Amino acid sequence: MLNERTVSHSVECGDCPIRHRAVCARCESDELERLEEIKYYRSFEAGQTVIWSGDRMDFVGSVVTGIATLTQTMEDGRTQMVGLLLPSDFVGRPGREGSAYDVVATTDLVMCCFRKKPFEALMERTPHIAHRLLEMTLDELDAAREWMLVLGRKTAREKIASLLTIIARRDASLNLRTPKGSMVFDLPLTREAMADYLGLTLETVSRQISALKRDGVISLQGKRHVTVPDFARLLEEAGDDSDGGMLA
Amino acid sequence: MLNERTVSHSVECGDCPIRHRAVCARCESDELERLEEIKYYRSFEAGQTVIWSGDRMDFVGSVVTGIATLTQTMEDGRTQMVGLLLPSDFVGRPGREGSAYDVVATTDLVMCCFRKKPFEALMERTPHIAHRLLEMTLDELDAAREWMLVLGRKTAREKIASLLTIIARRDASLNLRTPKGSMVFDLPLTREAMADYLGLTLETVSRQISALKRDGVISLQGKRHVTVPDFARLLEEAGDDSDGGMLA
DNA sequence: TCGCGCACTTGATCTGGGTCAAAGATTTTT
DNA sequence: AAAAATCTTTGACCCAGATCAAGTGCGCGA
Repeated sequence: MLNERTVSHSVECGDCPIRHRAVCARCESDELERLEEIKYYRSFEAGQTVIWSGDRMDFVGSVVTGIATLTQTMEDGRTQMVGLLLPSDFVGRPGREGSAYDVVATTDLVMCCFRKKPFEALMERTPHIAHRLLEMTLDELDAAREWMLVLGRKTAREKIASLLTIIARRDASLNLRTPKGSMVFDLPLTREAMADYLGLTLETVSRQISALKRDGVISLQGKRHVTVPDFARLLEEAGDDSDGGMLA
Repeated sequence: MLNERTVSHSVECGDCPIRHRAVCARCESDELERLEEIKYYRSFEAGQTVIWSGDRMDFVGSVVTGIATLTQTMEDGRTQMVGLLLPSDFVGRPGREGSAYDVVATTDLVMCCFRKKPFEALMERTPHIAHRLLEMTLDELDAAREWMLVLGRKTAREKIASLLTIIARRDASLNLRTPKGSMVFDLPLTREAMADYLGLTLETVSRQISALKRDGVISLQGKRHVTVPDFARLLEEAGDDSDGGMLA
């Protein structure tokens, strides 16, 4: 859900303020009407668990506002975040019974859900929706594998820079700003959540953010508001060769 | 491609000695005949690169014999393996232009390929194939995310045990042995390749294998042939709570 | 306004795994 | 069968990041 190539196919959804990236624009109105019929909203407070790993999950949907995370936990409490869900991201596993991960609301959260059974039935009848879902799942697979490189081979400093890069890009694409040079955004995660995403401790996250600040790669207003004076420099710190087509 | 829940839908393919997990058993014979028409074989020697990251990839297919790996590389040479392709595993990204990773033959390798354009056309006409691909991609996504936990949070010893667990399971399912208690299999990877999969150095891999041997968790005949006297013990060493439904 | 709680920072110390180096062991070449 | 190349093991040492331990600062309820 961290890849932007899918946005173009999205469509406005009734009274949602966001676009559902799950739904294909080429699908005709009668299918969209059917989607409206099986649609409902759910709200969660910050810190609330949307669904536990292994539990039956009888819906799919998109994040409307707020942030949710996908995490895996070992018995001894070690946790690894395996996905970050920002507004417009899709949640759910069509064709699967339960959830594979804990889904947790990191901030107050509103989701637009579709009941799974009818959604799957609609998918059967509407090839475009199945193709969109395949596209999206491939995007998520790419993002997950790119993150494997971050987790397995990057230093703490590179990990922080990589995360900032991703958040900055997502933020820029949501706000339709053209990120030439400097960028400004809010960190949607606590230091601890960042640590769980990056396979670090929260102390190391804090130290590396301080180091990036000291070295002029970023500056902070308060604890969460970030200014990146030179995005290319940040990419360099992330050890990232590509700019993901976001610059120029 | 490390998840076993998809095997049941597979189908024998002409003269391939393996089952293509990509192709749905419910598809009728005329579609299978069309698949035969666009099918061809490719062989690679150990060490040969099947395709470079970013290069145009005009086929999809399955591994028939041998092992291939998916790897990502940083400019400075650090590499992370993001996928391990064993016989019957699917390779390819329907709907995508190029490869996202380097695909490398780790041993001598034979692949059964389908030309991508006609395969995609067939997919358009045959919803079952699209659904099978979505299933498979979800399996790979689950495997990738499970691996994120391994890379981000497990110790070197747990990482080695996790890898052995996966190889043992795959091997058991290919050979249709029921893995009650002890298991025997060959390591299909060099120490260096294991290190690249696990985000370690080859020295650490070697040391941890020696430690598991010393502690009686495994024993080695030669450098590659592994005996696991007690699979439950290995799972415990991997920090893995679930047995993945392979035991009992 | 006070004080409590939570998120964050910073310091001191420890350690798991990396790095560097030197041998085995196995396979391949000649 | 000797030589060369490759893969693997093991040892000695080091360092990035973990752990343990105080703090700091901000928001919020009383």
